[in-house]
Amino acid sequence: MEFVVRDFDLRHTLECGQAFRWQRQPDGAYRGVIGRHVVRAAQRNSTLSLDGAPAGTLRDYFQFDANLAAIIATFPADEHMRRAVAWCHGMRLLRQDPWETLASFICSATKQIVQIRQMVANLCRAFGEPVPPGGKSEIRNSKSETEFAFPVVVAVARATEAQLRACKLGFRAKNLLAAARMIDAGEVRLGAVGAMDYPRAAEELMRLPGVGPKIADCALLFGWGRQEAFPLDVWIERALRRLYFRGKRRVTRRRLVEFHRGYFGPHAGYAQQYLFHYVRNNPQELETAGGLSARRPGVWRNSV
DNA sequence: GCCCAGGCCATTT
DNA sequence: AAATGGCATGGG
Repeated sequence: MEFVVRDFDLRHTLECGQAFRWQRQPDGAYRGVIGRHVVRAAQRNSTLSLDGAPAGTLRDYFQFDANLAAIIATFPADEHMRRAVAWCHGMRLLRQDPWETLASFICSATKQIVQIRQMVANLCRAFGEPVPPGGKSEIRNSKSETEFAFPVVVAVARATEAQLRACKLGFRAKNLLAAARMIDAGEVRLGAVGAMDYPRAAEELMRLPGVGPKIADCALLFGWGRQEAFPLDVWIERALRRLYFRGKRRVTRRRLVEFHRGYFGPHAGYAQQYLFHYVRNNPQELETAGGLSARRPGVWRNSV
């Protein structure tokens, strides 16, 4: 089916590192899995063609109802954010399955995005349910491979560490297995996280092995839609230091957390993803860009 | 061979 | 509170 979209860029949205299950086809369309649906997605100007899943599922996943302009209007209007917003024009945060998001990011520690995608694909093939082919093009294309849903919690909980290591998870295998077992046993209830305030939600997720502040924030941002979560990874840490604290010494991690909480506003996580995608694809910005002084209090200091 | 990758954790200052 | 090293695996 077709959707008329404004301020929407499918490529940025699917390739910015928030989701790991989309593959770009030679014709520029994308093939991926949402829940138990194989989905084909393609954009031509303001027309988005999506096939394979019910409209409601797609609407929720792609967050069509989110007002992107209103969100971007809350970003600090400094030079770096303006460039990031311009370069990532139309990029949107998705609303993904919480468990899939959490598990995927448990696998993400010190791995490049291409490798995370590979690990997730391995997990789906080994422990996920096969899903029927999706839209019309899937039925026509008999050569397309079988797709698999992301494995349910209990499927991972019943695996062995050796099986997970066979999916190339490395030292992350032990963490994912223990996390799945805690969730399966009801020791940590993912269903209860959405009702918690942000600090408590993060604290709850961090009870799981392999989940620290960064991975908890990724899961909360991409899986629970909590836009106050601000994943502070190596790229963002570099970006904050070089763009907002240029030339300053002894900028502690604590200081960076304090800064971003006061500076980026109520949709800080959204802003973070724009900055992340921008600097990762324009690394020269981190070398030559002039820094901004972070001495002035951020616009949002009063709101946090 | 080197270094680094959307980190976390235990240990040491 | 901040630094350090270990943890698997693959890419440049």
